[in-house]
Amino acid sequence: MIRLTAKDEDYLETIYRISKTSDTVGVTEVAKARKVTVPTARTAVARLAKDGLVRQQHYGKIILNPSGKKLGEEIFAVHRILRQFLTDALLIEPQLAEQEACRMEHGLSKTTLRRLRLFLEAITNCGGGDPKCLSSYRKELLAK
Amino acid sequence: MIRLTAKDEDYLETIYRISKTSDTVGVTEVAKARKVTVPTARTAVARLAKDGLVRQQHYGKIILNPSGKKLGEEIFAVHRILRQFLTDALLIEPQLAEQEACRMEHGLSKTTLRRLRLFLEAITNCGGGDPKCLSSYRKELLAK
DNA sequence: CAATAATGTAAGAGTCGTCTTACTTTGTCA
DNA sequence: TGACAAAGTAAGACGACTCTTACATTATTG
Repeated sequence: MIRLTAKDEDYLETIYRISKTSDTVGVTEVAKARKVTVPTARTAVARLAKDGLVRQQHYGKIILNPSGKKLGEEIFAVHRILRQFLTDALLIEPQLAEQEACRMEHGLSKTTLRRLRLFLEAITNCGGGDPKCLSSYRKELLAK
Repeated sequence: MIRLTAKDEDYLETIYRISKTSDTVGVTEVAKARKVTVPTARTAVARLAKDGLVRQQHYGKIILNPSGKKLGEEIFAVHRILRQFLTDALLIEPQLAEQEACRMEHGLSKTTLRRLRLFLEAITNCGGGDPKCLSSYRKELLAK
């Protein structure tokens, strides 16, 4: 089981996100997205490559290996859950929610994430004026 | 304005917490609490001392300066809010909530923390079966 | 197709945060 | 009160992560 640092998770997530909207991922793009210098992004990519998550030919583009893609996807999913909690439950502005999610997303347990997901579902259903609100969350939780 | 790293925030919080139940704080206690070696804790204390947050005489105990106490208190308060959210809203077991709070507590904005606080109040009031639930949170939010 | 722009790489330095090993000081108690 | 235990310190190492400066390769375009 690969154990990444928080920073490397950030880089992998960034690469994953870029790769979804662009068919090539360059070091420069990563650097810009993470607001670091190009050499810094490069060393990060080198670390990820050492772990087999990405590969890159000399002067070539960054390519996600299957394991890297999978992990990037997972990290991004966590990010989305947190962001959704911030926007939908706390009513935080999208832009701030995006930042804050970055800060909270590392190293959370599967348990907490699963419960956060359930909680969000409960909240969302509640939006239509349904008064059962959180009690439904509690029931679901007890059912697992 | 002092800008601590996440780790140093952890150390300061630890020192603050120990100081609340014990009238002297030693490097060894800090090391044990943070699960690091004694020299590691020592270098962390040295960093905090450099920032004027704590002081320590040679071979002496660690003492929180006023600024350190204030900041430690603030950091701990954030920790408590997150822990409460995890236990009271998500119904996470206390022990896990304690850990997870540690991971989420760094670098959150005042806005997010304030809203989380309000949200918790709304949830708590909702516990008695009051159907207004989250709508009260939304109202309060708009009123600020 | 050659000059230039864009992109990527190398080398070297510095801080943070951790460790190990070894040493010093302080406190205790026989 | 002196030996030993407990606590603290020093020195040196290492990886992560960042920077700057300088160099190499690739793409573009005039």
